[in-house]
Amino acid sequence: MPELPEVETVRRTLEGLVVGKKIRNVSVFLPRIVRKPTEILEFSLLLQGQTIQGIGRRGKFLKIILDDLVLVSHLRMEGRYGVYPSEEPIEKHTHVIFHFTDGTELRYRDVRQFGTMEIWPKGQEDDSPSLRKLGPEPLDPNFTLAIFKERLKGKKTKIKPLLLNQEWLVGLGNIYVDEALFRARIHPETEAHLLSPVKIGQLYEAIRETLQEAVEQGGSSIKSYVNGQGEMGMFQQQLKAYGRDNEPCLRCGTMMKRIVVGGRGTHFCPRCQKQRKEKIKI
DNA sequence: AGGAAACCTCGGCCGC
DNA sequence: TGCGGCCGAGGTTTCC
Repeated sequence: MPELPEVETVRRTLEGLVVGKKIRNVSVFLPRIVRKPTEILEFSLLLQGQTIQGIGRRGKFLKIILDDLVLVSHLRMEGRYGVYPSEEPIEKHTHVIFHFTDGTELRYRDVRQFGTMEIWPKGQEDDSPSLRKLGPEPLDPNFTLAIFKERLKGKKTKIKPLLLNQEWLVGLGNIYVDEALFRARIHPETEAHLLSPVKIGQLYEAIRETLQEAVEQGGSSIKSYVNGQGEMGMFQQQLKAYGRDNEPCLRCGTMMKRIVVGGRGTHFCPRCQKQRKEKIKI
C-alpha cells in the first residue's frame, strides 16, 4: 500500500488523533514486528508513561515522536494504524496495541506481517540503519532540479528501478513510479544516462506533481489502504497508468501494456512512452 | 549492477 | 456452484 502520499496521509490523520495522548501500556501480539529493542517486554516498558508529542515522516517511514523516544515504523505492504475506543472488538491481524490513559488506543494491523517498529532515543533516529541511508525527500523545497540532475549522473540502470531505490530518492513505490513515468512520457526501461536534459526536467516535475496531487487527495486506496480514521484515499481515481494495462491510453488511445521491470509489474503506454536506446543527437 | 528469492497472508482466477 | 491450486500483490533486504 503505502508510498509517500499514503504515509503522509496517515501522518496527518494520526497527528490530529493521538498527539497529547499518554501511553499507559502496550500489547504486542506479534513480536516479529518489533525490531528494536528485541525484547517486547523492554519495548513495552520503554513506552509506558510516554506522551505522543508529534507524528513525523521520513520517506515511507512514520515517526511517532514521544517525550524522549521516537518510534520509527514502516508499514511495508499492508500495515495500517487506527485509533479505537478500548471496548471496540479487536480486528483480525491486529499485532500491536498502544493503550492510552484516556480509554482509547492506537492499533497496528498488518495482514502480511511485514511491517516494522523500532525505538530510538530522540535525536538519534535519523542516524539509525533504517533512516541513515535514505535519499532526498522529493517534495522538500531543497530538492531542486539541479540536485536531481546531479544525482542522475553516471547512472546506467533502468530508470524505474532507480526511482524505486529509496537510497536514491525516497517516497516512490510501484504505483507512483508508473504514474510519474507516464506523465513524463518516459519508457520505464530507459537507461537513466540516456535521458535528455528536457526529459530529466519533465521527470522531475512529474514526480513532484504526482506525489503532491496524491497527498492533496489523501493517497490512493488500491486494495487495503485506509488512513488513520479508516477513510479511503481518492487518488486511485486519478491513476492514468497503474493497473490500466489493456485499457486505452488516456492521452492517445493506444492500448496500455504491462511488462515486468526489475521484478515489478509495470504499466505504460507503448506509444507515448517510446523507448530511446541512444541519446538523441542534435 | 542486477536479478531472484525471501519475508507472509489473502484474494482472484483457472480448471476440473 | 464449489473447491483446490497457482499466481501475484502497493516494500525491502539479502543472497548470488
